Amino acid sequence: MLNIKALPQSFYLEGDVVDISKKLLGKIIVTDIDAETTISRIVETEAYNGSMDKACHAYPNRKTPRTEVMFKEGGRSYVYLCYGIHYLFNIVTNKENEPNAVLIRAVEPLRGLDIMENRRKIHNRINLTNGPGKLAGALGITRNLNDITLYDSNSSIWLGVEEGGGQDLEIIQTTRVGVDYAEEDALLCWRFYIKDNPYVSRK
DNA sequence: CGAGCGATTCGC
DNA sequence: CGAATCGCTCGG
Repeated sequence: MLNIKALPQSFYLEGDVVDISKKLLGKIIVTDIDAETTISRIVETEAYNGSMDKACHAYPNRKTPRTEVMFKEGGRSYVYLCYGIHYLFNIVTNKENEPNAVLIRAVEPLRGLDIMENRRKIHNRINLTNGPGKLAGALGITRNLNDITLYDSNSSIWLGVEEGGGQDLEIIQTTRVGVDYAEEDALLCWRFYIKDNPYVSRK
């Protein structure tokens, strides 16, 4: 059995959102929803910074009912509905009133594969979680999971590290996906993924 | 109060 | 390449 230790809230507060996006690669997501547990490993992330990044929903420090959770202290979830169809899962970072978040774009399934397949109605392991909308579906993430504390292993969704899980990941840094509307900020290389990992989106 | 628009995915 | 599909945002 995997031995997973919750990341402390301090993990989400130290450094800027771009650094934290990189450090989130290889970390573990546990969901416990409808009495079903899934465990997966983050393989692709993107950083969003509401103070200066036109791609961020909270730009320029725009506080609305939807973005409000991004203004809270780091270590909480930000889940929103995209295109009226898919939920996207983000991790809020940094201090209160610094509206930053990391979009989780792809994970590698580790446990609960059967549950993920049932939720997604497919039996293709690669296509189960290799996109932000896909992984939300597989892990059981909906708007109900907005504003959840991710540093508490009693939460229905939380993040951890695998004990003895070696790091030394080869990381690729590139431009973000689907943010052409952000003008010059679309050029920022704020997308990170684990090199050669088969579960990364848009191979 | 309503028009317009997505940090996407899937199927044709 | 276009449809699906609806909450959110902003303008009037």
